Amino acid sequence: MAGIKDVAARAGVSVATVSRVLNDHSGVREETRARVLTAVSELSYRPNTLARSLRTDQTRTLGLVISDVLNPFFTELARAVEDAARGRGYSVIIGNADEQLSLQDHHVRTLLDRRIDGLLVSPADGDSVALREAALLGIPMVFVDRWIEGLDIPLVRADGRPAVRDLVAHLYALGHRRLAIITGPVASTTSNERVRAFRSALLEHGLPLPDAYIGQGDFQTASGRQAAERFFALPQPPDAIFATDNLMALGVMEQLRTRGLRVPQDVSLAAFDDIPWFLHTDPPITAIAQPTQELGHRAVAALTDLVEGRSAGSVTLSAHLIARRSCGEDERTRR
Amino acid sequence: MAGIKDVAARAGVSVATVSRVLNDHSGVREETRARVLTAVSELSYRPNTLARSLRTDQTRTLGLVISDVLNPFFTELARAVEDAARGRGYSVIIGNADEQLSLQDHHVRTLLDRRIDGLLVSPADGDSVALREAALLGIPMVFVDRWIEGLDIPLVRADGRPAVRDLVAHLYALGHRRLAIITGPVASTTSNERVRAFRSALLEHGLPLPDAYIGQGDFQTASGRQAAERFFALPQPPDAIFATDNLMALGVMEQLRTRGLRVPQDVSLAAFDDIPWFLHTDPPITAIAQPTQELGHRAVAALTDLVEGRSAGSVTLSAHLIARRSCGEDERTRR
DNA sequence: GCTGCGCATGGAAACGATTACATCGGTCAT
DNA sequence: ATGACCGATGTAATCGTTTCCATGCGCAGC
Repeated sequence: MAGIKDVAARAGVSVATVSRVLNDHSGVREETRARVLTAVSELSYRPNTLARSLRTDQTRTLGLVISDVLNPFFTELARAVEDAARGRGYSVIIGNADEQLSLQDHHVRTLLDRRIDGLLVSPADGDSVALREAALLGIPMVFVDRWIEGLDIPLVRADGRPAVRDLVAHLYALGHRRLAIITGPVASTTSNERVRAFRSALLEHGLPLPDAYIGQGDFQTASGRQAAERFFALPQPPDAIFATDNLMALGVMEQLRTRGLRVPQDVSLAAFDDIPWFLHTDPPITAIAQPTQELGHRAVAALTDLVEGRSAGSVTLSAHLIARRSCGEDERTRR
Repeated sequence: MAGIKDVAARAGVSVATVSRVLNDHSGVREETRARVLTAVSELSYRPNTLARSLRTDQTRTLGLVISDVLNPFFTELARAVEDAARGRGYSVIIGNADEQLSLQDHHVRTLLDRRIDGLLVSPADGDSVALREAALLGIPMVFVDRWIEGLDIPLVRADGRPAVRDLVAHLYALGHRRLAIITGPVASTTSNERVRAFRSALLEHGLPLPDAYIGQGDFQTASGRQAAERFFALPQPPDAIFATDNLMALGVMEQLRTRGLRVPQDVSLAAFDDIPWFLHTDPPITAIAQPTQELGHRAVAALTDLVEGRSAGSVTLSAHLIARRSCGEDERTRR
């Protein structure tokens, strides 16, 4: 591959001049600039970003560590992030943590080793050494969707609490009294928030949330299946299940299918995070939708602010309930 | 961030020695090595991969350009690719082409600018200048799932033709005679293959494939919706629709839903690429499943072979039909 | 006819690593 | 005692850029 020297030689100028026209600095004679440009295209020269970044100490690259690529919510987020970043002249390197702390930290380190300009992360459950080090190092960093308590990092997310409250009201109105929830990993901030909101909404209706009705999940399909299994081994199984993400809802459906149980006749089902398929499942699934795209855009905006030396604050958007048939029929969903 | 010089200084050795222990070259006294190692950890030093790659001319990074992150088939593929690559000590940078030639070429260029060691791509429809240039430059490269005619690049894919033939037989046995197909972009190799297999299978049963029953899609949801719309504007709409990917099948379902049509009573539906949700849609959707994980693993194996100077050949795996209720009931699906 | 200034350009140092080659004791065979 | 060799380490060139500083030139002001 041709280097800047080759271009310089062919244009009959020094490398400094080539560099100047490439980064369009002023003070290059128009005719010289033209000569350089033709040399560039004749050699189909492309600058080596490694060398450039090494010298300038910036990569114009953002790192994005997501919890699970197989989760449609995160792929949609990733898509939005990449779009926004590209619009601002950054590229994005995605790391998939697969909900594992160790894999997350592996990616964070790899990303830092590449000297990315900033890091966008929706942290997995648990205490991440890599993330804490990064924060200490002063790497520009923004949390999206999930966060880590005690770290002073801007956070872009949707507050799901009001929507959870709406969901409980909806379930109550449909006559459900034994409501269960499937959580994410124990220390997951989003999941905990959803559980607390769920519990306090139940309280408003005078309903308890027995421990047996709290299924411990990990945001992945298999855990939804297992939690459902445990619910149905109970002497008195719940009559409605709220999965705190869409993959666990999928797991619940798989379990119901093997048991031959019907939704919503035998049990109701609702999920956090709306995805296109929920409209076409049997039955369509009631879900709480987040403004995923905007989450991605806002996160990139915040991060680039940080990277470019401006300040950035947290952003909280809101989520809303979309009632479908999986919780039973009411005046809104019946037609 | 600490550099190799800082480590050298603290350990009281030269940078050469530090480099030697870092890359565990032989010929360093055990005691020196230990001193260096403690210096490394005390400073929590991490080598700058930019500098390293610049010097060694290798990044231990693979580029993966996929057609559409929102397509579960590709995210599963990406996941498998990343796993396999990590297992071999490579990391992966993903570019999402969003089925657009220009975006694909943008990513290919960006990836090459980063001096990735090899490129894995499932090319979008059309003539890609960037890809051809890369091939000419001799960049190690492997196609996965899709390919470009006339480029001599190893290809890892699943041959869907026998499965398509099975699908047609299945539909025929269920009494369907007016079979329609929704294709991908015009020049898409996989889509064309599927159409040809579909047409010749129809021929075996003495059935025609009128142009009106060929819906022009682009592998994305909206195009499935539009193709279905056109089918139902026909004086005699098809009684079975085969979407050549899962997102277009989603689009068809959306369209059917707005028209109030039922599957399979009013029309049957089948898709290429099986995804977990197909089991839970209303009704469950008949699909042709590819061995996605293995596709990813084999592709990485082939690419790393190339990168590391070995030779690599194409790989063809097979896909198989999974009959569900969306095409009607037969002895296999009824129970 | 100098001096000084600004403009266009070139020379060379840096970025942080790797690595070919040089150096320096020490050991061993002669 | 001498020289060859070996093992451990250091010196410095190098990768492909950017950028600070120097240089040379023409021109205006005196």
